Amino acid sequence: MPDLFTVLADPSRRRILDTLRGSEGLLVKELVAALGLTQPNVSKHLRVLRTAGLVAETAERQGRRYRLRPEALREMDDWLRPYRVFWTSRLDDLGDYLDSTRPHERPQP
Amino acid sequence: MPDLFTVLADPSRRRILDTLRGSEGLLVKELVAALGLTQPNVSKHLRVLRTAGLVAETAERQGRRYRLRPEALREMDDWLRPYRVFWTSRLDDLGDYLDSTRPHERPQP
DNA sequence: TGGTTATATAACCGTCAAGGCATAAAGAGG
DNA sequence: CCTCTTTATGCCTTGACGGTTATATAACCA
Repeated sequence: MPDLFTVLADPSRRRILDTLRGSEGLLVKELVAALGLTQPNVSKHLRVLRTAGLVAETAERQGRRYRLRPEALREMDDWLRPYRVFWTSRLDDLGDYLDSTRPHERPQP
Repeated sequence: MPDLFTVLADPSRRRILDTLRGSEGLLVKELVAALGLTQPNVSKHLRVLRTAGLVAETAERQGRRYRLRPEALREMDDWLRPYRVFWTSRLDDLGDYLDSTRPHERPQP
């Protein structure tokens, strides 16, 4: 149960997620080929990602297919949301209207 | 020059940023009191945060005031953006679309 | 059965960071 | 100059993590 930010601190794991995004899932061997990492290394990272809920695994004839579970990233986005308003325009703040816990003052009209 | 995700992997550092947000800057002693951490610990974390550009320091009579530099978080938001569309509503996607089309330098008044 | 492919796991190692303690540095005031 | 306050830094220990190598497990095929 490592926390999400720790899991995403590793660049190889972020590369795995980036590679998984935009596909309907990849076999471990495909990830190994795409990233140029060793197979045990990839398997270890996938285990961490699976424990964090960031990927899901489905058995298949020729191996195990891993697919992205992007909802698990919401926790990071939630943390980031109160900060995002600092650099986005008011129009972009539309995306933040859900957030009621923003501790800094709203800009005066 | 540690990467941003590694810097933010530490919960104490995220708490420091959360505390700094919503104020115009705090003295080290105020952060120590607010967070219940030891003073050397806070100073070390502040050094890491300053190196990453996440906080800025200004000398003052009674100490040094640290203020948040939220722009440094954009790199994390940029990484997160392609994932955000997976779970956000269409309204939020509008904000993302504008993010990707409008130049970021000068928000329109 | 034996062999091949795909994936996971175990064992080991080097590195690195976090936290605690003690102390140094810097500035203000008496 | 001395002292008090505030902050930074140095040293040390400990624990966690990433990467590699070797091996185990499982499925499939000849």
